[in-house]
Amino acid sequence: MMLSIDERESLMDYVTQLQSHQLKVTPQRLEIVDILTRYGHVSIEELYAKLQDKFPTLSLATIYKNLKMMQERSFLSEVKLAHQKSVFELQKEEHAHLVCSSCGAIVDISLDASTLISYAQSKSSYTIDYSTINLYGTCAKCQ
Amino acid sequence: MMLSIDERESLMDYVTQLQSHQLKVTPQRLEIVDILTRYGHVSIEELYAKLQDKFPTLSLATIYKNLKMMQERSFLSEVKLAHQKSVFELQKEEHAHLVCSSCGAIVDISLDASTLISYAQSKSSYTIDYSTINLYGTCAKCQ
DNA sequence: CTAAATGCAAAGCATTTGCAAATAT
DNA sequence: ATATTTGCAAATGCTTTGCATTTAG
Repeated sequence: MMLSIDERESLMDYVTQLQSHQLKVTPQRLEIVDILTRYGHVSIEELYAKLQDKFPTLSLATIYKNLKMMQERSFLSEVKLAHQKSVFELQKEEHAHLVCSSCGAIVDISLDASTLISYAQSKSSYTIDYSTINLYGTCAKCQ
Repeated sequence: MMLSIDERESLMDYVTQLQSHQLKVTPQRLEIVDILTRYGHVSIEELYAKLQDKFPTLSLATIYKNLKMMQERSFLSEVKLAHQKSVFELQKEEHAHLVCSSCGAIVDISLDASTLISYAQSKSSYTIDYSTINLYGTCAKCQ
């Protein structure tokens, strides 16, 4: 198999990323990371479909096992969405999601939740660790 | 059956609320509304358990059908939570949730999302209709 | 060499559907 | 009187589990 320089560099990256989360490196996992990197937000069925090309025999059980393990190792996280299926994304710093109710397109938006959190903390007796913020509307294309 | 004045007034309220959302008034639905009113946030299995007293023969199918219909009529909404089961709540003005990761306790907090939304809108080409904000941490009791 | 990951089939839950009987309006 | 709701059972769908085989380190 002939790989471009970019492809080789990505591969190295993926290997390092997996290893830094105590995840053994398998071809299936590399491809999962590549898909998540390239698409950003992927549902289970999308992931399964995209993996078929390279791994015709790959089973859904493998996907479920991997997603579970990768979540436990804080390598990725599930984004639960109103009125649609969950998607998965690589772990990154906290951010909000912009979700198009029409086509489902999702983009990340960096957003300072600290103001929100300190406000909520001042109004309640909770100490807050993290937040999930999803904003639903219509993307440019669908308008 | 003997009802207190409060109980009678709640019942009247529930009837009116259901009717204003084009939902036929059944005893099962009245009890669902009462439980949601009293507990605020309820999972499907909690709802089922709490309904057993008054309706020993009530089936899960009825709960699912009702929750679905009530969502379609904007009478209630599902709150999808990270790392735990969804809960359902009566429709109210937009607000955030404070969720205790330890005991699961959920409280509403009114929160002005308009700043957030206009910021997100200025940074993207989305027009935003609504948002879901969940803040996860530890409640006073669990600290 | 050892522990972990994969793939398959089976099992386990969660949710939906079809339908006859009961109920709301 | 009619359309909707209920409750049951069956069907569907999604996720997990067990186990033999393969693979990573």
